[in-house]
Amino acid sequence: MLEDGCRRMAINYDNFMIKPGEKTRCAQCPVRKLALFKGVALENLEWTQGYREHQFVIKPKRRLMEEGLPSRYAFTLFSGWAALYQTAATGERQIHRFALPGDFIGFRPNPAIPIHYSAQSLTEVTVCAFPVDRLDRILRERTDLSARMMDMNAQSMRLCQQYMLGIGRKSAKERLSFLFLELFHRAKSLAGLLEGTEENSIAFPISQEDMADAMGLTSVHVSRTLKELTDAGLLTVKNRRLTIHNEPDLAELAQFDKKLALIDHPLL
Amino acid sequence: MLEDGCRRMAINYDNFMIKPGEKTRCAQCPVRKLALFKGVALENLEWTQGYREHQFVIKPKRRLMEEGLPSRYAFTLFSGWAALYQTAATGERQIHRFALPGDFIGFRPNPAIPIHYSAQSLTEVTVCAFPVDRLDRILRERTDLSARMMDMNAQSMRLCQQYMLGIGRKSAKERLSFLFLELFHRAKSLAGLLEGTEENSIAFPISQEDMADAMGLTSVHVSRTLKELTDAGLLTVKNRRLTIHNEPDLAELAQFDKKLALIDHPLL
DNA sequence: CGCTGAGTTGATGACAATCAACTCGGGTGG
DNA sequence: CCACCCGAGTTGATTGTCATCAACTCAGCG
Repeated sequence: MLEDGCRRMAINYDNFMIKPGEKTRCAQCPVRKLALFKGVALENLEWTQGYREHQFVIKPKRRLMEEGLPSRYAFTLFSGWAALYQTAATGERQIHRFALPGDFIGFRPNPAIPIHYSAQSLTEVTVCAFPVDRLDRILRERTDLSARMMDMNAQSMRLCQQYMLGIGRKSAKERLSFLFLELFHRAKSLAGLLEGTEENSIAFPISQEDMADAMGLTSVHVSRTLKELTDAGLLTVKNRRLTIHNEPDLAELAQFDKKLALIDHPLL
Repeated sequence: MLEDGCRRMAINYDNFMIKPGEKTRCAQCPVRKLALFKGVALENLEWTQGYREHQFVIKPKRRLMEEGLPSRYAFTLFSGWAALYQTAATGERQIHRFALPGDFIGFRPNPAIPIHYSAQSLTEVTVCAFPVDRLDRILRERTDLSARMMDMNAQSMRLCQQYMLGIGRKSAKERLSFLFLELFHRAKSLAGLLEGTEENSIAFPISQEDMADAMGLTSVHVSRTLKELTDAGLLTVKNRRLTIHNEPDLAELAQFDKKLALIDHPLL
């Protein structure tokens, strides 16, 4: 299942670029209120900061982690877009999730078990790296963090299941509409954290091939379907920018419920 | 998205049948070591037992919970098989997961948010019901339980993603092979807890329509594909029983890795 | 004995995959 | 500065996998 001709080298994090200049301070971090440390009291943030080991800056289209290989770190995405995916025997990708700032990448309760998916940067990306072999202990000590982690898990579980429903049971048009709305609203909910976000359009660094890999289609078919959606006046994707022209119709087509999509569980 | 002609009545748990005779005792429960309370020390089991509110016995093809509706309980499946699924606008189902004894059904960190999937019994089923509005507090108090819950989440996340890879990127034959091997090994790992488990065959109460709904196919196509797999001498499904005849070839076809499938994270 | 639900089989058709040629725009290097 | 290249996307022609529709079998059951 794992031998596929390509050399499978462990990711060497030493090659990653350390963020130049001073590390950002957790206490002032705009991402924090979305991320794992949401709800961590200010007086505890020095502690958080000590636990964070590095901030890396990663160029577009680089792998952050690779399925089947051990990985020393889990990451909070600080800026940029990434894709999490798995590879079939034929080499085809299935993208599980697009990660946006605040998302946690590579968490697993047992660090000894290799991770089963890969992660790739789509844009230039900055991540905060946490050594995974200490995560479990920290989650045991800090019930607020483990509750927060469970919230985030529940979120991505719901999203994963919604992707499944789409891939298994919906047409190409419905799937793509859903994808666009999902990413549109997630991006908009990040407000100032993603540059280029406007009233009805967002920066959108996703290629048609990525869309295809996320929705179980081919890039050729995405191209055609996208044309249909565009011709219907629902949206445009141009110059790495997604614009929604007719959200109500798009939402109906996609069977997308904004209210459910944007739940971010409050800390309990 | 929710109005679909069928009347959406909240599940009335008062109609459920209380397990006749004495409730099983958690301390002696054979399921416990697989379930949420795995690793809970014996001296704490009285406490566990007090938290469990009911044991219900449910006939085949009844709903345990329904998407979009509030639900007072989360369940540990004590015996039998169940299916967790979501419904598209057209009424088509996508099954996310088949639940086996020990599986936890209906957990969500925030009980106020309605659950987004439905659950249906496939066989007669016995469940232990835990009031969901107390779960969050308990998970905060007991870090061993929240760690265990995260393990179980990670498991079902992995499985969900593997289903996604199959539905999005694999042929009908590959998908079904995967499904059979996955269920076969999960059932076998439950050893004595599922009756009718033998060396290379298990009781298999899943209809072809269920298989179709899990793998993004139609029941007609499942029938044909199943015939191909049978004719190839790989397996047989007959009289609600699955028999694996040629596991190596089946595993290669399915791209199924037994080692990865059976990881149950040890308590950390 | 007929009813019912699950499964089978055949005929047909649709949606998406595949193969291939081509455009377009943005680098890069001569 | 221009030629060239490259990756991304577009478009057309064709194929194929799976869906759909429909008729039928078969076992279980009241």
